Amino acid sequence: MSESVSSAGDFISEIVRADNAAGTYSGRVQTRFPPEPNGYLHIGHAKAITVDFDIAKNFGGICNLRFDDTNPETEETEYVESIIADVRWLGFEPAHVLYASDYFDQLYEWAELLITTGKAYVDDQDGETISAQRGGYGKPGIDSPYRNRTPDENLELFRRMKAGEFADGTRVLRAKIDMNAENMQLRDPVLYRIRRGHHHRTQDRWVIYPTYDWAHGQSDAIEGVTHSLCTLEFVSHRPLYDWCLAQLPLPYEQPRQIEFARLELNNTVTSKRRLARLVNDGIVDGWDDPRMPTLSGLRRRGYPASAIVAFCRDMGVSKTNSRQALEELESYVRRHLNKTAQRRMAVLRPLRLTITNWPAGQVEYFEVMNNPENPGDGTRRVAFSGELYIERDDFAVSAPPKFYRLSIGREVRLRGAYFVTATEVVTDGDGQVVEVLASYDPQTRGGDAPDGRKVKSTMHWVSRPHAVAASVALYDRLFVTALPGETTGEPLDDLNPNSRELLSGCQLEAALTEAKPGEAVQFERLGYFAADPDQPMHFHRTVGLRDEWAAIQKRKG
RNA sequence: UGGGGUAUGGGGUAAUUGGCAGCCCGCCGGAUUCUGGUUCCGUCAGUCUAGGUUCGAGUCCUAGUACCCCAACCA
Repeated sequence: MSESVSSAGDFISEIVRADNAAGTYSGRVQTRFPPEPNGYLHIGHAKAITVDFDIAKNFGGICNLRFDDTNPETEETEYVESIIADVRWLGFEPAHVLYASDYFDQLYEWAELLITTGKAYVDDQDGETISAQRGGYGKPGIDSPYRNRTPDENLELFRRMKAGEFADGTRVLRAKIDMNAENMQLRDPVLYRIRRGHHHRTQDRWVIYPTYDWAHGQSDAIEGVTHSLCTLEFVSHRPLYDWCLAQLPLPYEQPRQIEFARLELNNTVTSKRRLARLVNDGIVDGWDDPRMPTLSGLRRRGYPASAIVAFCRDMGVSKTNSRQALEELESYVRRHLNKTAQRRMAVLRPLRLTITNWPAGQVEYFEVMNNPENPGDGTRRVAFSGELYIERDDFAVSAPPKFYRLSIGREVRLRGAYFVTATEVVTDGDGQVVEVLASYDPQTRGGDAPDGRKVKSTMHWVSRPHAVAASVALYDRLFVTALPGETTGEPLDDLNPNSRELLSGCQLEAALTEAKPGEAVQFERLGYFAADPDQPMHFHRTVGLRDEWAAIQKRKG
């Protein structure tokens, strides 16, 4: 189910509209989503993907998926595959799947052209020296001693670089722009470096690789991108983006780079470097661990793609650095799941409830709705007996104020079944309640009293002889927030590696065995849970339900 | 330290380009409810600061302030 695309009142749409009106690009609109395949996509990427694809779609254009795979050291085929799968899972179909590495020949040729026209030179200095010569903010840089080599000399050196005659890191190709530029990006940026890593696509064919700045804009130009959308940190690269393209004979009109703010969530790590560390250090089970803010983690946790995309769309596009509350995302997830998730009953922390006036051994079956929000989902049969489990939290010997659930002497409804009244408790040696004894009113079969009397609470339950055992993982509402021992100088929350609570005593309605992996069901009154793809009868909590009672308790402190 | 970007309720985002500051989330209150869910209704609350132009300023001008980005052979 795909929502209507964004209202297109954002500033990017304005620019595109203006371009169309002015006849730029002949009214053509083409965008691209350009990830580096060095990790899995996370929730932050969903925003970029949505913006890239929506802008193209809104203007009748196309959007490609292009891998910016110009750094052999960090990139892997596994990441390429996961990224393609994740983009599709979100519901977007790239017009083409492309690779910057397919343009290596063209990029090289253009680099030679740049050398020929005297706009680039080979520098023999190491990285530290080059960096030091770049100067500082407010301080001019100094020219490299190799800056004025002749084009012929540069060309020969560059060809020898390509031929593998020099060791890694010993020489680079630099653009010859302006060592005094106020914009540091323009102080003769590096265009090519020698790097003997094994590339996931070009194998060992190349020993020199273009940098982002020499690859990105050119790839856009080669593909015919019109509007190159990227995040704010590239603002200072735009003059360089434009400079590079201005030196070259382009097959299409020069693309325009437009920057917008990335999506960030409170208390959520979205740095690939740190996510990779969580995986590599074994702190999580993998990139798709349900605690991860990766798209595959969210999918496994039962987040519907449509909710994520709707969230990104409603978030809007702006240039304001912002951090959205996680609750907002969860709210979208609940909204979508409420309409689609089938209801089941489950008891997370079981407490025995025994009906003392129930005919011994009798079993009754009730037809209950699968989803009151969608009657089309039909009904299911649920077994009821005199031996039940209820939620531990749903019982208090004597009810505190505002507690509407079961307590001694109080009558409540067991959902879809009968009214019951708690009469006494059985305790263990420590005085802990281990069982509640209750009586039921046979007149209330089906859940309504003929005399019209009301109860304040309807509770979920499972029949002990019919229940199926399962385990569930509950999570803090937070994803992983930081790495243990992280010392980046920034203030970070402590990582809570135990940010999930495993419950293995969970009892489920038998029908739950049919739950499909990754598809969330609602455990009534508890939240949405998704079945684990690998472990049978193991569930992950997607999000909880709004819980008034928990809020009341919290308010009391 | 130089350059660039951005400032609208508690969070996010609009405002026909100078014309009633709207929407979503949250909070609070109420109604409905066989989920303390959902749904419905209502309340609270905002234009970074100080001046200026104007009948009228979130929008224009001046001067400040705060936050973010840039000195990788990462992207």
